[in-house]
Amino acid sequence: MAESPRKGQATIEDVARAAGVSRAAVSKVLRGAYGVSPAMKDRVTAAIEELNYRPRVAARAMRGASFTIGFELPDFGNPFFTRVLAGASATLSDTNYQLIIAPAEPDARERQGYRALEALADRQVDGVVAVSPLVSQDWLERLSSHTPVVMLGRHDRSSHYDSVVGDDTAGARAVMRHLLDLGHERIAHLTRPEYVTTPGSGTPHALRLEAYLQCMAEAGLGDNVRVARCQEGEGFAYAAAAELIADGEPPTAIFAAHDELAIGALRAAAESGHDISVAGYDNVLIAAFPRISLTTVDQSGEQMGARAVEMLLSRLAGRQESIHEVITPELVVRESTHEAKARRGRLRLAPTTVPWRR
Amino acid sequence: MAESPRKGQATIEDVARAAGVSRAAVSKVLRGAYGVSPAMKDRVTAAIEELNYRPRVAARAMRGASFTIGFELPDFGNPFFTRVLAGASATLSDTNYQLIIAPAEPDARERQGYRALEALADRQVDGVVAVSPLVSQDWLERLSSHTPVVMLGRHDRSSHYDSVVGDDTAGARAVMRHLLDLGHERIAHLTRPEYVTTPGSGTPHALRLEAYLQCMAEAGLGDNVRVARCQEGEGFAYAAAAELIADGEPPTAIFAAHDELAIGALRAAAESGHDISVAGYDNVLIAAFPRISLTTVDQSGEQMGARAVEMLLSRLAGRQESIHEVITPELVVRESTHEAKARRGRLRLAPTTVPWRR
DNA sequence: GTGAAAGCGCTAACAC
DNA sequence: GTGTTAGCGCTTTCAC
Repeated sequence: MAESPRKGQATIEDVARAAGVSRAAVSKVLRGAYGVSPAMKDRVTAAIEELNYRPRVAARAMRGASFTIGFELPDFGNPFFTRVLAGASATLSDTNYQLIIAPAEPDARERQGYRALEALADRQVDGVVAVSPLVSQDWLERLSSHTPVVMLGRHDRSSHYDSVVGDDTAGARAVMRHLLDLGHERIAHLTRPEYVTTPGSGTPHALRLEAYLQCMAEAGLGDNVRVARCQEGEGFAYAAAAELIADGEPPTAIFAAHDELAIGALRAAAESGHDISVAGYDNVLIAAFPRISLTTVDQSGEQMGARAVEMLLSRLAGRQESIHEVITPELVVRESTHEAKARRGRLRLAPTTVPWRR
Repeated sequence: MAESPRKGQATIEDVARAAGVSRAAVSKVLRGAYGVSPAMKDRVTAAIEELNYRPRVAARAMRGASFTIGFELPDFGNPFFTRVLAGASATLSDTNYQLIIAPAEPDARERQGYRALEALADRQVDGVVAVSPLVSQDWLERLSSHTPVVMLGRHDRSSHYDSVVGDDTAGARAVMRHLLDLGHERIAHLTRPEYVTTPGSGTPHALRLEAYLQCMAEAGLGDNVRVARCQEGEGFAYAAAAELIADGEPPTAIFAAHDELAIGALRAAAESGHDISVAGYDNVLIAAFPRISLTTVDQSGEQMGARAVEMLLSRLAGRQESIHEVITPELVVRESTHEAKARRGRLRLAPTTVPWRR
């Protein structure tokens, strides 16, 4: 069926013949290994040039390293990952490792991430960075027993793999504190489906939800708790938020679990005509756009990506003990919550006492 | 240094031993090849399961196929590529090919794409889809002599590689016609640096620029031609547009070479206080957001991604003749140009006769 | 229906 | 300083 790939391409053998040396000699030149005379090196380099020779990574990988770092990502639509990728890519550009990205199947639900991670491992990457909150710890530890793994956004600690994660609880609490300080009492939370927020699972979205619930309770607003859920995507967030707003007394604020959802909520809020503050999470690029101006939490994806790659490299260099690094997020206040505040100040809304749910 | 990867992982040999058969037998079961008794198949499958065996792609690739499709992409920040990726990914999900993405180094300028494409080829992907308008045709033909290649967004035809490309001339002309119909005379074009728009190079941005120039000339507005340039990124576009607006008599419309630039221009226009229509290209998701509502050209990235993958698969299945497919784009009119139209209609602006440049 | 054996391109230990 | 050689894990004739 499929023919042998790279047919007709020069091999190390061809180069050796052309240069009149042994394969081992060529290999040494290639790897800059010790024990080659300058004269031979020149001859070999010339032959490589002339034959347009490039070493096959597959053959290389069979013996040692593939000089490839795998990156597993869910959902390319989420621009936060663009930031992460930029950080990773920049850090890697000084090395001779190549970055390879495997997208997780979007509709895999609970199984999300397994296939892509396996695909990377099967391709013998030297290390893997992954964003897979849903993959089981057991499975990950098995994976990391043969391939170094750095997890992004996991709060669990493992002695087998490293992790870098934002402090989601702190970030979410900062948002809630901000909204509560503004005087909001009917604050809703828009998040993803249950399987992403399983209590105790420690996923970022589970923690953000818990922080929301806790802050509401602490503020004596436990009765006003209202959680809406939707699939990934601005469109779904819009629909869910619209329903939330139309169904019963509308919230005065919506805390969305991430910016993409927040933007959908913003759209629904604007269309509804109600004065609704909206906050998100991630500080996606577009959040700063004036006509959106979304209050959100900055996570420095660049830094997270960069740190993840650094950890991988230090693992490859022999580090044994695992690292669990927590990045402190920062609240970014913008108009999506200001505007309402201003109006609210002017109108001096009387505090609602009726429980708000439904 | 780096130890042999996958140490301790089961090999085909281990499976064979556990099942009490030969390696060849296991291989046959793996590939569903002809000539295996059901009994043996069961034993082998059980052994695979038990040992948690997974075939190494690298070893496989040395003999035949790697069942991997490589995707080379510049600039992850551009959400248009998200659409392309979605289409490609969906098409591939029914096959047993795995999608692997290699990002091009962002700051490589003219050299952009070479490194990432080589990295993919070195990793023995069975085929490559690439967005590399700047790579030379010669080089691509050499590449495609051993690895099937489908190019996205190239207008040149080759008998060696396939291509799928939007009709940039038609799309840009549609935008210009729309702006001219609205009565605009001082229309500026915001595009990327010279090396991306070299006249005659046939890159999408070169064609959009040429269409702009031609339409201006045809409308007798040759003297009003004004081209601003900036690096990739909303921030750079903002700065360039702001300068464009501040420097001399401001344009009444800006045609940006793609949506990300258009959004920067939109921001600059809004801040300037002038009434400036803005149009983009690509119909990125956020363009539809009400507070942005950007007039743009839809290219169906999903369709392009899907077609590219289909072409690759048919190549792998043995197709010989090359295909060059042109996708017809569609103008999407939104408020970013409507608003101005309405106002312009009301105000009945007298046509400017003074040449506008500077 | 099954297994033995050759070889894909490369690296690294070892001999010269 | 240079070459010989034994595999890495897999597929694929070709005998049995």
